[in-house]
Amino acid sequence: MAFWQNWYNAQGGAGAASAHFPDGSFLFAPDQEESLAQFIDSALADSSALAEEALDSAVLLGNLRGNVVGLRYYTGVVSKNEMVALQREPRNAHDSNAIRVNNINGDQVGHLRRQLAAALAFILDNKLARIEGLVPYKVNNKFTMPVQLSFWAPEAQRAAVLSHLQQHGLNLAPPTQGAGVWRARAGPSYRAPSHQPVHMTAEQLKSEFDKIFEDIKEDNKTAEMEPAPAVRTALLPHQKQALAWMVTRENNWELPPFWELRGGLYHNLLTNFTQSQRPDSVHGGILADDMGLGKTLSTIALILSNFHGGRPLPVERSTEEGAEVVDKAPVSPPLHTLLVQLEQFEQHMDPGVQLRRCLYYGPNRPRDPDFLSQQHVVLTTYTTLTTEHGVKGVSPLQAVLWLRVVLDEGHTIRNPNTRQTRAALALKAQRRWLLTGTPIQNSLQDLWSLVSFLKLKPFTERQWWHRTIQRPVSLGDEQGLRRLQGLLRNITLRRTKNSQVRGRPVVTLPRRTLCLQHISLCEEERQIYQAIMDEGRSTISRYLREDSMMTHYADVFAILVRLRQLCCHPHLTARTPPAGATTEELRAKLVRKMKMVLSCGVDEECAICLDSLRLPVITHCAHVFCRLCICQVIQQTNARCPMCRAEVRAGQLVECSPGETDSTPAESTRPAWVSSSKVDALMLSLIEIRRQDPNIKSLVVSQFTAFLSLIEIPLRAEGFSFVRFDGSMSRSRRAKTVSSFQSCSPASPTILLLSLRAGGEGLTLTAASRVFLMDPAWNPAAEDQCFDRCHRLGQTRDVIITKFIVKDSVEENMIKIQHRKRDLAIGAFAAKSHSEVTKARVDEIRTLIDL
DNA sequence: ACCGCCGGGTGCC
DNA sequence: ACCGCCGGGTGCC
Repeated sequence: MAFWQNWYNAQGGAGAASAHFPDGSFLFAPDQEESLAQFIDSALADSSALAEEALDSAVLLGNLRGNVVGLRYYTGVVSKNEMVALQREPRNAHDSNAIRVNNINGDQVGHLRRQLAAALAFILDNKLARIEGLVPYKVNNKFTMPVQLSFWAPEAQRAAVLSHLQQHGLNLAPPTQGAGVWRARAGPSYRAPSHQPVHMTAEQLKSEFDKIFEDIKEDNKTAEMEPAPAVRTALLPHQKQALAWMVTRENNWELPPFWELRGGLYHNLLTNFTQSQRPDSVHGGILADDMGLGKTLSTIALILSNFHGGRPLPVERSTEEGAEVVDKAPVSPPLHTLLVQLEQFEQHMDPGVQLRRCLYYGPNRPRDPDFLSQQHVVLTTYTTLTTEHGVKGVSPLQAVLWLRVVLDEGHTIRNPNTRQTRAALALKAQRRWLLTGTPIQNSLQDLWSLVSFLKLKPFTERQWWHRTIQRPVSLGDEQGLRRLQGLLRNITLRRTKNSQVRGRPVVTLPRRTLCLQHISLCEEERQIYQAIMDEGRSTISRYLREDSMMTHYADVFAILVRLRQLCCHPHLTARTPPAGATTEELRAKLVRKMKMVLSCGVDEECAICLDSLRLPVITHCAHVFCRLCICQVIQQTNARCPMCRAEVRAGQLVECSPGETDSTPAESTRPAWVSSSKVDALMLSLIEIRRQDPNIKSLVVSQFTAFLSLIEIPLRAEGFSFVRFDGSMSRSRRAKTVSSFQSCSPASPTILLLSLRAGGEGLTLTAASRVFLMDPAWNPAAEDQCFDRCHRLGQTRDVIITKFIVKDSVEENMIKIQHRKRDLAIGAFAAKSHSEVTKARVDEIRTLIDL
């Protein structure tokens, strides 16, 4: 119960309403939906009014009694204490105010009485409040039934809601009173919000989340299972546990969590919904082991061990008499497994296994459904899945009923509003698995899409998740927390690096040491740096005075990137295109500048999702966002740029994919090679390492891919054997690079030049035991993930990480900000206003250049 | 009786 | 709906 105790403590400390919560961070800030709500005045379309994003800051205004009428015309049934949903019907031929009432299944129960609907339609249409229904008791009559309506709204809208109701002669019953009555009936939680939403740091949230799993003793998750002979790699004990758990879950025919059989009917304990049809069992779950514990291997073992009908895939071995089939299980199952972004399949498999598998991505993917249906395993990517989703004609992926779908890096479907998530949710499969080391990133909201993917009734609909779990938990309700625990214990398996198996740590990793190596720029470098710094500081202080930092963001951004580049190497600096005279030219100049800066391979964050840029695009006003994020904004009417509030249009977006447009600075006019203080420091270390032990391998990491290109020159000159891995490389090229680096052959390269963000969680580079981080990142988590590529299962040496930081520079200030971000308590559930986020950014920029 | 009262027809939005 | 509401029939005690 430590989870909710801390929860209460945390809220006692934070106290004030979310709007006043101090925040200097756009790093661990709440996730995409909340941020969107702050940036965009109009909420996303949502049938139940009041966008989901605003829900976390909503409070219970009060309750109202009403009636549902017209029951005899509809089939939807409702039992005692059951939740119902309200749905506006503006096109109803009889009454444009019509509000329909549905049960959990989405079946219509009836309508709200006309006079009541006349008062409430306005509130719903203008998203003044969210109105939730609960039918308090079973009625014997076929015509009407009572309904308790609860009004939830942000505090700021309370007055507007109450006065509107007053105009229609309606008064809300105070929440405590109403809530008490319903609680006494042991109904769903309608408990009054006696607590403000709870504030926790993202780190606290994650650690509390992990505590949910610590108490698991009674759960049958410690049984181990031997994998099928087709699995070549030996499994560690915790991986055998994962295998056993996954097989049990796949073959499980128990009722899903929160359902029970009552007098021949199936009853949902959270919503009190009852149905005669048996709800589908959950044949799958979330494997949420920490990065590096071998989720991929466990899953491959699952596929081969629970291949068909609870039996493993046979292995054919050639003996003296000929081929011998070890097991007579059916070789061709009627259904197949779809793997999204799961790699390393081959390396864990016995070569004698007869498994038909195909890769389904790239322009020449085998679209023939007949061919696909002959495969045992189909491997695809999120990009392909998303591309094919929703295009006219049926995508072969969407057409197939899969035996099993596995989403690797499953947290990528965290945002329910992206096409990628919708594409993943639309897959039809009997067994569904989601692999992720970070099931929760920022808030509980992150979990909904993941749970929804498992097709767990009634959580496939957002409002039931919100009403029964997310909101109670965020209000500090103990019952809500128990529900969350119950659910997670049922559908997820999570072990951290600190977990124990059979009394021993799940993994014992070699030591990992981080050392900051401070670099002093040489006289010449310092002069250049200081000149640019002085110029930049005066420009930025002018913007500060004019309060126009955000409209000149591209400029500011370019200055900062330039300074960071100067810390690395003077030749890295992108040159500014010539200034134009008219506003239009100036705008074009800014866009070009942004494009050029991004093309250096710099790692910037998107102001909407607050994560690293994915598929970056530049707006007309020269701000950069993920394509998917800004496209969502553009779908709004009167869409405005979240950074500067200028108008944004889809047609004016400029593509800029860092990988593709990577430009080694001025290839044609490249000056003669000169080193830099940082490069010197790197080379000294590398040469010393080679002298001490030529077998030691190193990762050389930078965010600037152009810097990696520069580093190639001295590496070559000193006779180092190296390879390079960055985002612009094709899938097959990456695979070749990794296997050549990981290989223990004497010809194998000893250095890997690595772009900080390239590759996913699964990128394993355990051959290296030294890491040189050439430049600090905004996001310390990005650095950690990068270090984990070599400091993970399979690493045999102690790992030493060297982080180069130029003294008295923007880099040192970045480190300060990193520390501040780590320490800062930010509201995991708190909403932040546009102005707060902007202010935080401005403050950060001031810190960076000592203003 | 320009009322009251009765009892039948009727019924979401 | 074992209601409310409507509108027609009806009319001292």
